[in-house]
Amino acid sequence: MKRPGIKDLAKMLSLNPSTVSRALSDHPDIKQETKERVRAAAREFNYQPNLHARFFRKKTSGLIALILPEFNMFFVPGLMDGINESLVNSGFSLIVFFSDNQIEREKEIVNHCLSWVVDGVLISLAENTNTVDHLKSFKSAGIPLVMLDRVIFSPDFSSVTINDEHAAYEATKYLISNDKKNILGIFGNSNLEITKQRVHGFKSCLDNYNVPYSDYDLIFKDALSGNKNIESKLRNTPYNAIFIMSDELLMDTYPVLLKNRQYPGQVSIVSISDGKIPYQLYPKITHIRHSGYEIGVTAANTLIQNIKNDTYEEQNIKVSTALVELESV
Amino acid sequence: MKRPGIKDLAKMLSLNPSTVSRALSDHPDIKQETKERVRAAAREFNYQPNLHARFFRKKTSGLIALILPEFNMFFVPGLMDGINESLVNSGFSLIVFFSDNQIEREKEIVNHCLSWVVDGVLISLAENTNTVDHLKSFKSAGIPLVMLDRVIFSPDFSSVTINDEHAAYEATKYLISNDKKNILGIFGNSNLEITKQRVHGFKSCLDNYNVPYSDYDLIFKDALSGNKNIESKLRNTPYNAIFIMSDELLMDTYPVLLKNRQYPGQVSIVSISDGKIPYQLYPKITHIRHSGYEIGVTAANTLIQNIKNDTYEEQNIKVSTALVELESV
DNA sequence: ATGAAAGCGCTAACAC
DNA sequence: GTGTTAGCGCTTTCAT
Repeated sequence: MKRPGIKDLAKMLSLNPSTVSRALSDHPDIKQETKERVRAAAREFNYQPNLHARFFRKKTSGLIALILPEFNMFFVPGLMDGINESLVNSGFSLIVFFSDNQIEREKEIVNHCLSWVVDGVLISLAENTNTVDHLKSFKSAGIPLVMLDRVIFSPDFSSVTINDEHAAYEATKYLISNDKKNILGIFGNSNLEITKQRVHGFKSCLDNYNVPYSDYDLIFKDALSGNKNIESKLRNTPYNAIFIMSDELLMDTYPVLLKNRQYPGQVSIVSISDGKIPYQLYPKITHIRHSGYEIGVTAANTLIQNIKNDTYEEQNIKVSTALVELESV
Repeated sequence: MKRPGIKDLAKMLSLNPSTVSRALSDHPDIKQETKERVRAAAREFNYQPNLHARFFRKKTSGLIALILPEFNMFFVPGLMDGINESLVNSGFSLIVFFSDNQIEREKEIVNHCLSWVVDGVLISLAENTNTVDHLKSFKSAGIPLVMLDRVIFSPDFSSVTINDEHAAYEATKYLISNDKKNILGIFGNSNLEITKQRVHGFKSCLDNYNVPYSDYDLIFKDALSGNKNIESKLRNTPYNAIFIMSDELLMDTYPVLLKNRQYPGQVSIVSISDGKIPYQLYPKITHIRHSGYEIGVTAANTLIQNIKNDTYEEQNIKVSTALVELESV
């Protein structure tokens, strides 16, 4: 049998479609007995509302778009978990797009989201996105948007990130307080805001504690260079401690250290991490914990709030981080 | 200004809405000049079709549902990448649900998908799902479904997996061919079909080569036991080789081995892996490569085919795997 | 407490 | 080559 609509139920029960609709949405006007008859029939024929049609009337889609630049296995899972956690009880569904780190693709996706009439947008920006102009169409359509993780600060949109500079500062401080003065820093793509912030935190900590360093102590990994920089510098530069900016880089660096027999023992490591990988290596890695999960929950909650109160303030939220010190032997 | 609809464009151009609609979809009846006028106006006012309304007529939503049990960081990213790759040029959008490994949640999601009138479903089953009965509603609604990774073989639905038994067999064979006869096997939740298949491949290889083993050589990790079994058995059982069923378990086992100073040297390892982690450990891990990406692409392509030809055959597709031998020092 | 009827934005017969 | 019209499934005003 073809799937039943409200009309079908109405016919079966000799009721008007509008009555059935009201009964199903528990409208106070409808008497209990009718509600129960309707609900029974709905259950019997496994009636499922057609959400497109419903939206069509209500001018709201129940869709939240999540736009991601790529699939970072160390970060995205926690993030999506958190977003899901927040959305699942709010009745929204999640529609996911990947920009492949291309702003051009990002622009297409923006239009796609408008076509889907999404109720809100969560976005982590592409690497080569250096403006939020293409997001303004959301603003003019009255669609709330929250940036997360990879963001550009802008008065027009809210954001949820960690305090990158502070996290890097604290991580570096940990090394210094353990009397390590010969510190290498390993960073990702130097064009990203997130990298700049973390570099800044790293440097300003070294400055503050009068620990000398040269630019040669900073290693940047981008898509082109791969791990070559890391391998060669780790072999040829003297150091007794390493600051590692992310889980991904930690996983890249760790085997190099083992291979060079520099870890454990000769070298102290501190990283900024989502808090899984540091426990899966041996010895465990002391790290500044930042939770993708928490960013996800916070961003989604903020977004939902913005959707519900149609007037809202832009805000830049920093999710807290903390030093997790693990016995490094 | 409120976002323009087809009617608005029509009014501006003194055309009929249907003409505008046809012009935008490049209908052959419409003359070139009109098409260009319409397209110019559409661009000028950034007209974006309302997909809900369009669906409403066309009886097709352009949505593919992806239902995942959880977020396995070693597998899901590749999988989603592959799915996205396949969907991106086909005009479908991806709507994602998490069952949290609960069949009850899975049932709710099934209804949710019906409400969204999705055009097709990709699903990896929850741990405690032991029947596909709740998926039959897709079948009766004429919605194609493809199971992937965590599946139950059923004449009613297609599936895309690797040949788990074969992969485990080949991995084990590698150890035996390197003269390792004292092999431990590390496996996940023993109730999962995937685990059973891999156990079976493991055992039947040992049997075939007359390598003795007892059930005590098989270690199972489930949510409750955590890594305790692994740690204690690795300390207390004699062995010179380990078969590891998955990336997740590899990451769990690796630090234990390092801590016990059993690796490298004393122990050979082989794992079944998506092919990233084995390169991020030192020494690198020889493994049977199975690609989540490829499973994603294959499953999504199969699904799209099924959507397009409304008549189709159920099929159980096995994505190929291969031994990747890495210098283990 | 229920029914009648209109309309959301779009497309596809069917005119002309 | 373009216009007219009806209708997808649902909600909501207005009437009864």
